[in-house]
Amino acid sequence: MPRVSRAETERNRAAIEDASSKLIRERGLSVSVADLMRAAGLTHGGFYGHFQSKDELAAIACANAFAESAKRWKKRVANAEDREAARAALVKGYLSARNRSAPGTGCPLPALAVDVARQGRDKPIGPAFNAGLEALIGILASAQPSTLDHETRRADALAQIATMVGAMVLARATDGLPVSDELLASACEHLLGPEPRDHGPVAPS
Amino acid sequence: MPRVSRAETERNRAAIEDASSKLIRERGLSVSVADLMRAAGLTHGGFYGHFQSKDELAAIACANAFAESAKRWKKRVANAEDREAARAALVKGYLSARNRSAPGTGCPLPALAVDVARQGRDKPIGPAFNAGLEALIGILASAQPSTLDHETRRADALAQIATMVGAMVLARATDGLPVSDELLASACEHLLGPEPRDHGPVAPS
DNA sequence: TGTACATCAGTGAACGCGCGTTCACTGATGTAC
DNA sequence: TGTACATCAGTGAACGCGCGTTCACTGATGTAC
Repeated sequence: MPRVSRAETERNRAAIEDASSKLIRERGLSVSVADLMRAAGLTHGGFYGHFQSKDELAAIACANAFAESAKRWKKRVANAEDREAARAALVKGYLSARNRSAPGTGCPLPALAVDVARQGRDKPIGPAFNAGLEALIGILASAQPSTLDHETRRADALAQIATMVGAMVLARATDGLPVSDELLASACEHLLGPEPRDHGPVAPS
Repeated sequence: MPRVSRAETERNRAAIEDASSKLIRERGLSVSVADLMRAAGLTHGGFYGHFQSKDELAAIACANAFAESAKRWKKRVANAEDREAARAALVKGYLSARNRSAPGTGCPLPALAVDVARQGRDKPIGPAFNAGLEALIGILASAQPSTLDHETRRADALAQIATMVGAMVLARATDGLPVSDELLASACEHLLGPEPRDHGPVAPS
């Protein structure tokens, strides 16, 4: 039933990007072009009308996923009363059971870091990942105490993001076991200090 | 030139396991049977004389990698003057540039956690990964201050291991960029407190 | 506004290739005498 | 100890399948008059 209107074409491209952003985080860079196109409601042959290669799409999907996360992080910071509350909101939202079970809509760092590390240095996803990481570091740094200087805020944000990513990566690998919840809880406590533990659901990060 | 002696057969099996333990950490669970056999100096057809399936070998290779790491961790703890020195040795050895650039001989946690999370729950690598993680947690917990009770030592070890794994995963994804070194340094400082930074090489963990 | 036609987004078959796994075959090893 | 032969570890071709990518084809869309 081709051909299709310009508006429809644009919608199709967006559908491919959205499906890819989700599926690549869920299953890694090895998801097939056919699966991505199917998830967008299309057949595999039309892929190369929209993108030069699977690698190009992977980079775009990665950038989109980071943009989504950065937007969510910024909103949390903006909604918080002060920097301490902002940092707590970021950490709690991140280290939640809901986020653990939804890698497709969550942070690209635990989802894609290992895949990116294994990719050739020439692949376009590398720069997209680095840029996305720096953006998130910047947001988390902006939620560090204003009494600290710029370098210390960045250094602290780096250590905190490492803890968050490591806890999520390990919690996902052990999902369903007691240690999975322990990892999220210990990391949270370590980052925010001992607190009245509330076990209610928190929005994903 | 088959057949081969019993001793040779045993050596061949060990070679397959060793090559797999290394290559799976480097390239993930998607390395091909043919590549693993080639790395062991054999052809792909003989694989099923040693293992029931690729999944079975993956679990064995994972267990071997953890055993290797646990042995190294235990040795470091044993060689240290006290618990504080033991913990410092574990953290510094782990968060080294040398370890970053050698995933094939390093800790299976940053190398395999994401692959394990994406595997089906029925695959045999899951239990192997969980057992290995618990062993490393136990060793790191044994290097926490003796003034703390058992649960606190475990909880602290969990948060610390999350930081170490997250820093390594992100440092590997950004290898070659300044932020990669920053991640290792910040995580190290965060775990051990500010210190006279020595930039000399440290053995991998 | 209505008609004629060039454009081109999407389809699905096909390309060469590599995957995990199977299997007939080989010939040195290990065993029985 | 020496000989005859059954065993079986490793080989390499083959299985069906899915991969990324290409391309001839289709027919509604968008355009020119």
